[in-house]
Amino acid sequence: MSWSGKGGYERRGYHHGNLREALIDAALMLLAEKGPGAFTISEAARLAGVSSAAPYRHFRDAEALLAAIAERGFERFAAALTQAWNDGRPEPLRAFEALGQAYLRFARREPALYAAMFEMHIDVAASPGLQAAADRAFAILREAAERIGATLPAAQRPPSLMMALHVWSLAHGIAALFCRADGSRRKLPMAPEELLEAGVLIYLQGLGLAGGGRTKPTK
Amino acid sequence: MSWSGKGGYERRGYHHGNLREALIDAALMLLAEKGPGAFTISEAARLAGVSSAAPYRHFRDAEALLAAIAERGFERFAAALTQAWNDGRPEPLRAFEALGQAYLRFARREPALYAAMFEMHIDVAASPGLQAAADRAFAILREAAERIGATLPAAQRPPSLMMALHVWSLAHGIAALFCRADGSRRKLPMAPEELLEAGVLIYLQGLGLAGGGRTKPTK
DNA sequence: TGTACATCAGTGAACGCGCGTTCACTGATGTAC
DNA sequence: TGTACATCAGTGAACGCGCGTTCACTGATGTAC
Repeated sequence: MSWSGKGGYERRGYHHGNLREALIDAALMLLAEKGPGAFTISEAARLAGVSSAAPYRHFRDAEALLAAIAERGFERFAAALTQAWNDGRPEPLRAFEALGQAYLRFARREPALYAAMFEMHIDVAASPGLQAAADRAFAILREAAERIGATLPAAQRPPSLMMALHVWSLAHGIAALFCRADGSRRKLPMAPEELLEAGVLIYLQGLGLAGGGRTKPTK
Repeated sequence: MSWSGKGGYERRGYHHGNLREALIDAALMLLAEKGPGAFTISEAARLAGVSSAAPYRHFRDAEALLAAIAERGFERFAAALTQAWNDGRPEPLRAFEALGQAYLRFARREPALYAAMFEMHIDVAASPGLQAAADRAFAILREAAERIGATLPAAQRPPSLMMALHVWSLAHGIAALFCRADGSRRKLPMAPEELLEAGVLIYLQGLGLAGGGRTKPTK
């Protein structure tokens, strides 16, 4: 990939070739380096090396670009979660822990995508593609919770939806409070991953699912 | 209180009388009704019925106004948490539950303040007053966790800081995902309060603290 | 109590800026024959 | 294979707008004597 002041995209003449993707990448770079609020369609166009009118060939308006970014985010998010869960192998409880870790790792490694997905106040329901992508990501969590819950006797089996929502909320809370890219991140005397791991372990224990240690994270 | 197009503040002549507070209120109204991104110092001045230059007599710049809003938010937040915890009365576990509920209730009842505190990406550390107010709020959670943990035998007593962080994260995650004021709120097939209550109960159970029911919320 | 004066807290006009978006346009590409 | 033409994907100039902030100013307030 050669750098020519166009956001890493080699532009071949008058036509850009892949402006849609280039704009998404440029906007992500903005979000990552300057934070939300720095996102403008003009600046994204500038980074991509095109005129400020060019984006309108690919996106109806600024919000549509933002929605496309969030959609890509949820797709990658779903991929990361799927890989971590690995269909419950080698062992459901361990895979569930890995799923939680993957959630947080995604938030930490892709703060710009994560911000677009959760902090830009996009109306998810307004974009069918975005809604579907978000649903697919959550479905993985839900399915994992289902499988974990199924190891308990039916009488004390918790609703899988509730389990999934609890883990999602805990992970998101930690991500939002302690994994921000900018100055608004709260200080934490431990790794966010450890905090999440310990929390999930305690939670699973509360459900009657034997975890690793008692209250301490395993590592 | 008489309404005269000035945000509910009766203006007595040339001098406003209480412009600082009026600007904070006006900005909160903006956040509540139009969401973050609608916050501008100009619009806040307009709502308060003064010229756009007037705010600079009270705030260095737009960020300083935002920080003042967040600070007020943390003060009220701390007050709400203190009242709910009620120094552990009548019974620590029940008071702890009430504390969690108060957290969420605050996020729901004061979405504008909550947004200023947690979603406007203010650099908390940059404002000593804000930092202190935020610390006071968290200290309440921490103290409650300490008291709760102390009911366990020393051997299995969890770090109170960790407990506090877990509950904070869970509550914040639920608030951020399911209690937003605008269209970016996720749908939930139950009340956020119930979700939090169930989560905290399960968590406490995982720590070996006997809660109410097993996996269901008590109410 | 009255008055001079310093200070406070507003005004309103102005500035430069960058934004989102539209418009007529034009260069490049692909396709029918 | 060559050519005419429709379509696509850019340009660049322009628009109206509202923002944050500064400035010299002025009306109101409080205080010293």
